[in-house]
Amino acid sequence: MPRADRERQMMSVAEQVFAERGYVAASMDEIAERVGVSKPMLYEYFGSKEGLLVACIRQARAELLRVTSQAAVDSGNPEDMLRNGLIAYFQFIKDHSRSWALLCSEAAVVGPSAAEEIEAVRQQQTDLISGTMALYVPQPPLDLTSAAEVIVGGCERLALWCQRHPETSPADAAELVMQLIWFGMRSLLTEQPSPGQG
Amino acid sequence: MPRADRERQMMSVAEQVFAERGYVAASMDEIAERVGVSKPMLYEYFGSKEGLLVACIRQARAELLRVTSQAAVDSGNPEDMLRNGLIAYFQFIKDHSRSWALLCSEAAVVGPSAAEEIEAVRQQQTDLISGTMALYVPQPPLDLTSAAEVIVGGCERLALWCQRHPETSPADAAELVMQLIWFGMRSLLTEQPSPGQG
DNA sequence: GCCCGTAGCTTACCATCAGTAGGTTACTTG
DNA sequence: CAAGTAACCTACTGATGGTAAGCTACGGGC
Repeated sequence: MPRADRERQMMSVAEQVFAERGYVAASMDEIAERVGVSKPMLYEYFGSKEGLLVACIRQARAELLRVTSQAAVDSGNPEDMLRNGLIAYFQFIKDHSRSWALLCSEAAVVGPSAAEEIEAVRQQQTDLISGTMALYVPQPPLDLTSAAEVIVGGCERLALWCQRHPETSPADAAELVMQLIWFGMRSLLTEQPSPGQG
Repeated sequence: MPRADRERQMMSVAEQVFAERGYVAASMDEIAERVGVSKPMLYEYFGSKEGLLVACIRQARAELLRVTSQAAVDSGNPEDMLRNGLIAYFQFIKDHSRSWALLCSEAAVVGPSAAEEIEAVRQQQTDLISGTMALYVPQPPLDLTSAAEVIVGGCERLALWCQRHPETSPADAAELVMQLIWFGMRSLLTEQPSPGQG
């Protein structure tokens, strides 16, 4: 089997085993066995266990960027950009739920390069959000980078929460985030679910 | 040395080693050596490597609950409760920065019980926030539990961001979160940094 | 036909580290 | 002093990440 095909197959199996057992409990021997190949092949192609994880994350990252930025580009105003981007994000995680949670929450433990890779996922989303917002807020009264950081972190948690509450759709999750960070919590207290005076 | 003292000493050293090396790279042999004791003692008192990590997290969790709930109790209205609670939270993480980031981001990888423990930290903060808000919003138009989840996740990320930007004080971080989730991003677009008409 | 380089792959091994069995020291209690 | 127990140790096992060395098959040049 040619290298490229074998690599794809290995990453597919690895993603599955990592999701099933968790990174620490997953063994390279088991991954190799399920692929139907010997362990040194994994090391030949990915260097290390961490390298294999990094490859899995990187693939997911490219896909995530693709769907979210496409959703933003297809929208006309900043509010819709944020909303549609959020929907695409929650949809992506729903589609990859079996592996995303593990990949996301476990990468930090592994080592520098995997931690960097998962940070890159967040950085990618942070840049996308703050970059888009910057187009519409020339002189922001607060740092859009750190604001985007809060949004990304909040969405990450909410996505995990949604997995425990499957009745919540990606659109529901996106609306909740919009309500919170777009309109603000103050509107709840002033009994104005949909305030009209800013 | 009596057991209770030795346990405290072990947890202190473990927190340090986990923070330095990361959970996976930290070895029980090294922790034992730094404590000046043999490895079986660690297992006698904590059962497993994961058990040792869980003990560290649990201790930090109790302390976090103490400082944040105290800050909320000392405040008069929901806005100040949220703000002062946030300040206490960011201050706590700043004080424990060397270990908090690692403890927090690595627990999930370890296994069920450590993951549960770190989830309990978030649950604790989520309950504190949603419980407090519920007192002031009898019939919320959105689920306060999931809203609190977003806030907790956002703060977690922002806390890590603040570690890379030490010029940001706990009060600054708290204000940023307040601006975002209390007043909403829409106010940025309408050029009203400090809106007064709700 | 034959040599040779290389890609894909294997067996058999090493080192490290979580976890354990069993024993020793020393202090307390009767 | 005997007995029990808490604190502690040495020395081991098993699993697993990672590696060394070599095997097989294929393709191109002579």
